[in-house]
Amino acid sequence: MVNQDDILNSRHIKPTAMRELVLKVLSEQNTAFSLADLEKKFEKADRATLYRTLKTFEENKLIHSIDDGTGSVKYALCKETCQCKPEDLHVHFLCTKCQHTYCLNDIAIPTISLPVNFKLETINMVVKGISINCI
Amino acid sequence: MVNQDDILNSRHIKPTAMRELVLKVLSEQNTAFSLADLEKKFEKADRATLYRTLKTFEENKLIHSIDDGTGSVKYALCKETCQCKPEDLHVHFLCTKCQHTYCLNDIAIPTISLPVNFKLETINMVVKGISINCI
DNA sequence: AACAACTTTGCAACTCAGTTGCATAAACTT
DNA sequence: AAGTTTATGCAACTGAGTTGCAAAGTTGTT
Ligand SMILES: [Mn+2]
Ligand SMILES: [Mn+2]
Ligand SMILES: [Zn+2]
Ligand SMILES: [Zn+2]
Repeated sequence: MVNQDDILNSRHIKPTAMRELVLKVLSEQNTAFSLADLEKKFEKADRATLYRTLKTFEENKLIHSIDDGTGSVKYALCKETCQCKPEDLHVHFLCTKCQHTYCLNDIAIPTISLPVNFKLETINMVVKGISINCI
Repeated sequence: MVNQDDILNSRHIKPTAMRELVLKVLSEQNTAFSLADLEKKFEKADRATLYRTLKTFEENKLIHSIDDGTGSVKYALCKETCQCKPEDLHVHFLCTKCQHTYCLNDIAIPTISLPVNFKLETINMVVKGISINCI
């Protein structure tokens, strides 16, 4: 079992106390986490620091961001091998009851054929509905 | 050729001057339009009025909103027969160069098979890339 | 150890999209 | 015309995200 510092180092992120704590919290979640969620979890920590921690993590592909349309961006840990390339993209699921967002890591985004005048770069696919926990 | 008032009436929206103007502008676009775009188009009109006009249009399914991840919601006219039901959903394309968003009305959102613990309601699918006009 | 150079953190202030309360104006109803 | 409902205009506010800047912490060098 890998420790937090090794994970941070492997992504070339200097392991500070703050970053270790944030990574720990993120790795305990099974749904994506927003900046506001983090703030609640760390009453004492500063919003800007948490914000920059998330940015650093994202830049170094330790986490990926998810725009689920709720108005607050959420973040989830990337798989160890993830490079946030098109082939790493997956579908996300937003529960409209509890607003939690799940990574459906095993569900690749289906390929679609675009009109010739559009050149595809990336796709964001968010499925909305109800999670069984919320029925 | 149908006139603006008939369109508004058919969606049970009282045709006011403001609404006629907004509908006219929206129907002239071939890409989706944001509130900010509308404001620029109508220097004189009030933001809140334009905002509420869009809300009214959306509630009555004259337009649909598109969350393309740019941070500002965009709107586009619905097809005459549209009821904004799942079968009316289509893929949207965001040009990452010019930030314009296109309705790909003919491209239905592919069905995906979810894990059993998730019940699908709706899907948002935004393809990002470059439109040929912007190369 | 002392120093400089660089990085991270904390605080405050700000932007920008979206939204609301409330008073006035306009449009219907009787 | 008088009363009722609906739409508009203005101002003020919210909440997410972002930035400038100074203080604190790290790292490397003498
Ligand atoms: Mn994910
Ligand atoms: Mn559309
Ligand atoms: Zn739920
Ligand atoms: Zn373009």
